Amino acid sequence: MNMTPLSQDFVLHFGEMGSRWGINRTVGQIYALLYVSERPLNADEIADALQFSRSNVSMGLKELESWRLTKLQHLPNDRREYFTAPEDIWAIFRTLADERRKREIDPTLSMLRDAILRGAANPVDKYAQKRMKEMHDLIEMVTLWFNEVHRLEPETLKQLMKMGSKVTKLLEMKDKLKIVSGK
Amino acid sequence: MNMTPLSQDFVLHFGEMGSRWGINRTVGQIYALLYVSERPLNADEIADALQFSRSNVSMGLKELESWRLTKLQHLPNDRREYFTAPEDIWAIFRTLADERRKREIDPTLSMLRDAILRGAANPVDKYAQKRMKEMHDLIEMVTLWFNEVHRLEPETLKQLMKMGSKVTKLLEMKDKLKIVSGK
DNA sequence: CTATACTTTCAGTAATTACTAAAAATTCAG
DNA sequence: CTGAATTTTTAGTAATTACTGAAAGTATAG
Repeated sequence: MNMTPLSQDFVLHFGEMGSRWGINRTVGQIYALLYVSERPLNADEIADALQFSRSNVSMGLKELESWRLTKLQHLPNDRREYFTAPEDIWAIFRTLADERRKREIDPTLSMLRDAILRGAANPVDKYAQKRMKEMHDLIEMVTLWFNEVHRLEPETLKQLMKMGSKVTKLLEMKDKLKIVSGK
Repeated sequence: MNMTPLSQDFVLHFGEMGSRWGINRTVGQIYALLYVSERPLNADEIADALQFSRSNVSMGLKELESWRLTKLQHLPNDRREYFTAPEDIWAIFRTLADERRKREIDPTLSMLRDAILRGAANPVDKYAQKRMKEMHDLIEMVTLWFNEVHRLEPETLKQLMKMGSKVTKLLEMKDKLKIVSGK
């Protein structure tokens, strides 16, 4: 199967960017290919389109699966496994954010928690703990907040984002209201 | 210089996590060391504490500088350069988010924009463009929104996050208000 | 069951990235 | 200016990660 130049460019770009995102070129390209493909593709088609070895594709798909970024399905009268990227772009975004949180944030959060609870005899450790606490609190706050936003329906989220700076204004307003009513 | 076990663990953790964050072990460890150190450190001290070669430290610091995550200063009667991590954790968070946006998001956004504007003769390209548009719009929306939040003062942001789910409720309220007033 | 179509694992190799020591460049005190 | 102190670059090596082909494993049609 040969890709159109348009898809080609998209796929290659994702391959390049992959390295900046902590995934490898293969995985990036496979995902990109699935993303722009209307119909599901099987592993051989992917290997053919991207010119990777069949085993490399297998590993790439496994990696994508671990990120929950692919959907597996079967076509009638065909034993092969077919793959697609989930339709809903918001769902994809959530999945990605969720998975990254699990892998890149949670372990650090738990390490920080432990470190903060340890005894600190000397001033050096006291300062280090102070810094770790700052980091912990920031990460926790951002994470908690993200989780909440995350739980919203795509539509609500979309609306929220479209509001843009109005959110800020609304919050300022809210503060004032609070002050007034609290008087 | 020998680190305390507490700092040691923190530094090693950052080294490990570095790979998940797309930076290497060295860079992660250097940053962690600077982050928990109250006084500025020079390159030799870093090399000594982390047991890296002097040149490796030099490269690591250069990398961190490109992320704008270090501050350089000089001490009186000392020609050597001394490094620290910025104090304000919120500022650090912003810098990081900003830099990541520049490196990981903006290039993709611009590629997508170009791809969408190209001619699409066949249905395959039509579909691909539809998908790219979806991705583009989502990324742009999230980015724009993030930029706005980003511009807020740390204190405001902190408050906002602390509000947590109240934000959602507030927004729901706002929607209702709008509907009522729009009637 | 068995043969075949298909997928995954694995061990070796290629490619990339990280790291070091030495050389070059820069900075600044005298 | 000169030269010692310091930093950066570079070229080679080590370590890691990506990739392949072959072998093993799995599932299903007949």
